[in-house]
Amino acid sequence: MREVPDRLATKLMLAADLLATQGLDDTKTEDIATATGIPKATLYYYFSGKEEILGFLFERVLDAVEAAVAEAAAGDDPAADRLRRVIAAHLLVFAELPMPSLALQLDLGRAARLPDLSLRSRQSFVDPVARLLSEGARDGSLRKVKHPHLTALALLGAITTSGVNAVSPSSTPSIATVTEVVTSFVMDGLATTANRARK
Amino acid sequence: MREVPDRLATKLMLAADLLATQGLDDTKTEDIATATGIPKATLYYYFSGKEEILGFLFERVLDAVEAAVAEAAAGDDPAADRLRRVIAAHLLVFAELPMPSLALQLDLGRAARLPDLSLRSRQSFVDPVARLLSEGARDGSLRKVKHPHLTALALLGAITTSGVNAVSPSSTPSIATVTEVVTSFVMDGLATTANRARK
DNA sequence: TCCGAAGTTGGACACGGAGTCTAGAACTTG
DNA sequence: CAAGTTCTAGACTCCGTGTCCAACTTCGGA
Repeated sequence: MREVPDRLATKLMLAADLLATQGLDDTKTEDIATATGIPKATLYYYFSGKEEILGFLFERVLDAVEAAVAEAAAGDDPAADRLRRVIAAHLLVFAELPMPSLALQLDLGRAARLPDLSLRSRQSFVDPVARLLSEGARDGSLRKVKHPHLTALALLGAITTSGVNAVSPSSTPSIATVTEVVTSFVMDGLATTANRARK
Repeated sequence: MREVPDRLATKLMLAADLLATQGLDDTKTEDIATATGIPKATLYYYFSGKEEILGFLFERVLDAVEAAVAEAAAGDDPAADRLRRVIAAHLLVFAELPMPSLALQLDLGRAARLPDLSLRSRQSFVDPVARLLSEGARDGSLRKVKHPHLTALALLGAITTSGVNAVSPSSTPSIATVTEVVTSFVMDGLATTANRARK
């Protein structure tokens, strides 16, 4: 994959709509060419195939997530507050890159089989959040959990599923509403105090 | 799609491995034929195409989820306890149908575009759980949430993401561990009491 | 038992889309 | 302007999907 010039990168974003609605396999190379205004031959000049185009789009999303999460997780304030920011920041990426995010979620299988991407998503979100959970246990703002990585993964699932729902064409809830719902769900849990796990 | 005889249905499950590892598009009809022992012509006699075969597998998973959730959500005991059972039951489906579940998650986009399936998943999980949340608010075992459906969806995301992780070939955690993690995450939340949302 | 309908399969094939290739146009830079 | 590099049109190959058909088997009545 040759280095992709900005001009192309921008145009490529226009393909996200197609990919998010039809999925990669129902999208012909020619369709991508028409939608982006980049001729097929040029696409193949830069990418080795359709899959790599998709991968390029996905990287953009992961870059955004990584940056957003990293920024939100930094700071000296209580980990609980930072975690709240992480949730909001991640969901904001869905609002900013709705179509690529949707495409990523929908062609998740492809993403998983794309070499680096599954590692990337782990490193962009799971690791930092797991770290945050440990810090929170230390500063007393977060409950001490037994498996920070697994917990972070569950959190990621809650966020992405909710986020996808929020940016889906048929969606009613706004990102703001979803952020509120997810945050409350994640921070406070669902049980009333009396019904929490005894330990 | 003609009604599929049991003999075939059983054999078809053998295709789940392929689909879960390679995804539908990298799996040729001929591969499915070899893996299941069902000749290509016969496959086309029953299904209109590859996609419908995938759909058939997905339905099986959704059937299992629906049944498991329905059973777990029933009863007269506190909604909190029933919710715990629902989580465990759903994760158990991953353990029982690992490959089809994996395939479903990985080809999520296809599933979403498959007419009924997205509705089904809503009806199998989101609706019953949302109901459970309302009941819990009434019987005092669960916190009153503003948006039961959105909350249920977030919960679904947490479960499926964790479940997929648990049955992935490279996975370390067992379903039992994951169940424990998710349950504690969902019921108790992550914040310490002092750091819960003031209201 | 016999017949017709339905199920089952091999094998040939048309069709469409992915990706390759080549020649040359259009830029860029010295 | 010369010599590279980038970009593009268009023709072409290859391969997998899905179709078709002709034969063979199975099964449920009458």
